[in-house]
Amino acid sequence: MPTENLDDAAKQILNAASRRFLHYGYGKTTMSEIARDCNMSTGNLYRYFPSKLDIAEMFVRVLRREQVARLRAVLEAPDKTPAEKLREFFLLKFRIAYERFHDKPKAYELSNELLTARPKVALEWENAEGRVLAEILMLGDADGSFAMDNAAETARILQDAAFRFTSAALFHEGEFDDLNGAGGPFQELLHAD
Amino acid sequence: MPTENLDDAAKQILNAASRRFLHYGYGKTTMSEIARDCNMSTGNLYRYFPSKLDIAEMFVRVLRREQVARLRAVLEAPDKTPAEKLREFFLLKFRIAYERFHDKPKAYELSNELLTARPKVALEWENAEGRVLAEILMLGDADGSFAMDNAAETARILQDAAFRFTSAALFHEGEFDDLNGAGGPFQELLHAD
DNA sequence: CGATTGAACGTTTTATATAATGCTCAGGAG
DNA sequence: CTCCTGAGCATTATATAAAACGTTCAATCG
Repeated sequence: MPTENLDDAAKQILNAASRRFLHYGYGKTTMSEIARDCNMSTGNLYRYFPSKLDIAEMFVRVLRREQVARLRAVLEAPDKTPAEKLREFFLLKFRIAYERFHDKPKAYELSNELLTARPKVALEWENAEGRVLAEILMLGDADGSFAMDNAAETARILQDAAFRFTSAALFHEGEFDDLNGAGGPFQELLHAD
Repeated sequence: MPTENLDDAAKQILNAASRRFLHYGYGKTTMSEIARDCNMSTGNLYRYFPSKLDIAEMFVRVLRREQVARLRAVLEAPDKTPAEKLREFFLLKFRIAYERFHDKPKAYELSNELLTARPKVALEWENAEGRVLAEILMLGDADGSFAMDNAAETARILQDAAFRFTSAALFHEGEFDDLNGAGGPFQELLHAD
């Protein structure tokens, strides 16, 4: 976990900040509010985090870590064929993107703000996700249901091809139910391989 | 052409507006400036266009019409195999997206503003582009170099898969030269079919 | 003396006042 | 009567003032 090396005080700060970030958003959360929640001074926050943005980064890292764990659970599920795992991987990926939008709008706003200030974090997330996907592909390569030259490269291509369905524009017109059900754009990717 | 049914005065307005949109952007262009350029009053503009946004829409329609024409030229080029045409279609599509960003930043800003206010225009453009792509695919289906069930549907899938490479995020980190040359992300799509 | 504070600093955000803009329409021009 | 104008309206954008914010660090506490 990204939090496991953290001081108790740092965890407390992260917790207080997370609650406020989720409820009020990044911009509407102030350092003095976080400090008050933790019964400490604003100055003391800076002994544990270099800046407010670094608190937000840790918050996003935790969220993303949970998301990668959910994706990895698909990879490690027993009694499923690689093809089924691949299908479920993408369906879950889309669902996670949708949840970010729909259920945690403040977290989504925060992610966006952070990822323009810290693009490296987005790349790390994408690579972590890509590693899980590549492992699913290798499972299929091993049992003959898939065939490819380079699992990592193929994973990257699939991520690129799925990009549209995880980006903001989609969720405004058609909602997730359309995507999940028959006839939605997801079916293109899920049924055409 | 979208302009062929237009009054001469409407064309003059569109011309004056276009020049200002390209140079100063949509927001910094005023109706009275456009009117002054055309030696008419602001009120008279409204006899030819219902609103400023409709002038912008016409401006974007003209731009996009030109872009579809460039793509169609690839389709209609003699002495090229369907596979070559497909490759060039996407390369041109990416180049057009890049040009919008890099060479005409004001036009890009205008497109974005318009397409949030008038999403239908974006869909029309995408469909027009998709029709050209489907025709290329049908060429390949006819001569046996491609095989697919439904050209229109396949075109749509390819458009979706290429979405990432026409979206804004890409152009900030790596520039077009990387994409065009060896090793860039475009190669994934262009070499893997 | 190390850990913590909170006032102070420069910057950013917000609130407010002022100017400019998109659009309309009563009236003038031809 | 038709075509066009430009002052006027409601709205939006800009400029300015005031408040709040993130961050620092000399002073304080234990």
